[in-house]
Parts: sequence; C-alpha cells; structure tokens
Amino acid sequence: MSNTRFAVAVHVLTVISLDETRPISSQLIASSVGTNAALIRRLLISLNDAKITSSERGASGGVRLARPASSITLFDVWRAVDEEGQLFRVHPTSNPQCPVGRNIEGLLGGVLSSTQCMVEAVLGKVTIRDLVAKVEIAG
Amino acid sequence: MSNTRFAVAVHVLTVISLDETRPISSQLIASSVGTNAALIRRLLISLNDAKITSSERGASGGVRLARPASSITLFDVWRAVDEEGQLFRVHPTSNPQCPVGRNIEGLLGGVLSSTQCMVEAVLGKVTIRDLVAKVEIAG
DNA sequence: TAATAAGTAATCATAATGGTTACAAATACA
DNA sequence: TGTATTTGTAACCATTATGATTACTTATTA
Repeated sequence: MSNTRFAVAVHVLTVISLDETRPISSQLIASSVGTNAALIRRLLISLNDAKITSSERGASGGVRLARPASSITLFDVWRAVDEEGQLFRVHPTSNPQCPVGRNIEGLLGGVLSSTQCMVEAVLGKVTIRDLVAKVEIAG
Repeated sequence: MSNTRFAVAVHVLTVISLDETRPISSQLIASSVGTNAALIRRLLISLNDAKITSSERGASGGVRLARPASSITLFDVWRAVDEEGQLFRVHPTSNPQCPVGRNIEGLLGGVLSSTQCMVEAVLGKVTIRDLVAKVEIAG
C-alpha cells in the first residue's frame, strides 16, 4: 500500500454517514477531503460496485450509504477500493535456476498471508458507525 | 507498501545464509534475485547499517551475515529496509474546517496502529533461519 | 601490479498516483 | 418544457516512486 484510496474512502463514508437524511454531493465530499469532485466520483465507482454506497444522478442527487453504517467494516472498504489488497509485493524476477529464487515466493507466501489475515481481522472489527460515533464525540 | 525491497532483502539474506563459509558477492546475489549488482549493493547499505549484514571490500570480498540467521527476524529486515514501515497512508489534504477532515487521522490512527502491531508481531516470529531450513528441504 | 568487489553518483525508463478540465447523460423542479 | 444540478467518464498532465543501468572511485587480495 502506498496510495491513500483506503483512507479517503473511509473519510468519504464517514462524511456521508453524518447526515443520512439526504444524498451528499461529490463536491461537498471533495471539499472535506481536500481534493476535487471528479476524483471522489472515481472512488465512488468502487464503493457503488461493492454495494456500500449508491449514487443518484441529477439535481438534488448525490451519494448515500447503501446499507447501515454499522454493517460496513473497514475491511469491506479496503477490499472495495484497493484492487491489490496486498500488503506486500514480491519481486517477479527471481532466477528459477537458484534454489532460493525458485522458492522465494513460497517461502514468503506463508508469512505474508498470515499478516494479511491478521490485518483483515483487525479491519473487520471496526465499522463506519464506530468512526462516526467518535466524530460526534470529538466534534 | 508497494515496493519489493522487503522481499528482495529477505531473498538476499537467504542466499547469503546458504553458505556462511565465505562472503557472497553482490553479483552472485543479483543473479539469483534477477536484477543487477548495484541495486543489491544499495539495498545492502540498509542491511549493513542495521548490523544485519557486513560487507567486505576488495578481491574475495562480499557480504556476510553479521549475526546468526536464527536471530534475524523478518521484522528486523522490514524495519531495516523500509523507511516508512507504514502499511497504510492517510491523505494529508483533509479540510480542518470539517469535523471529519479535522479528525480523520485520529479516527484511523487507532486501527492502523493496531494492524501495524499485528503485522510486526507476525513478522517478528519468523527468522531467516526458518526460511533457510525450508529451502534446504525444498531444494 | 593486476584482478576483484564494494561504495556511490548520475542517469534513465516506466509506472503509480493524484490533480484537473471538460462534457455528455440523467434528474429534479420551477 | 427549460434550466440548474449532479453523476459518469474520458482525457490529459505533473509529480513522485520504482527499478534498471552505467560508470567510476576506493579498498583489498594475491
């Protein structure tokens, strides 16, 4: 990971959740995130596809949560917006003539999938609702 | 993380560990990793600095482990070669006028440092010796 | 002295990332 | 029906990250 899509997506969802009475425009979200609306709309494509949000076109349109904030975990969000969803990358250039080069992927595979699972478990325990609650307290 | 420095470093250390009787040249390592020697030498700067390896110049020089393979964890390696050492990045553009923008870093901070700890714990449990043993079995 | 190997600077190509503009299509509402 | 609003989306740009490569200096061995 070295992009901020996950953090931005969480930000977006938190903003949306603060007022569930109406759809929120990408422009409003963008001004909270500190970027521009087109970028937010691009990110929303992933969230819409994952059925986490749903967008409405036209005047008084915008985006809403597609399901309760309490049912959306950070893991859901991560999976939705991060195509790779991989914490670590292994170089694809290893020399198969060498016993290490031939096995490096398998050697690291176990550890890396363990870390992957741990992270998914942690992210799976926190929901957007939890974050919204903190914002409401912090103000 | 989206670079392969960690995986390459583990690869390098495993190669070195397979023959501890002599220093291994960056050229030999490079041919196993599938890259060139200068890049390996650059990576070795970090491992040398962390006292994980030590290099010897000149004819019949090369690089050796600076301490037993059984004492080098993957966490040590990660910390040595990955400056950031951060799994997730948060966008730095948030609007402080917005309650979400103002708090997003704190909101995510807790979760992200949890995942960070989990990962460090998992990586801390596997040593280079463990990986070498697997190579010796797998061949 | 010749050969070898690390240290390191400089440069390049490619890809990833994020920012920006622009416009068509859809929708609400006067 | 017409106008304003908003998403969907393409196109493009700038910057940075990443990895590859060359080349040279310094150190060391034999």
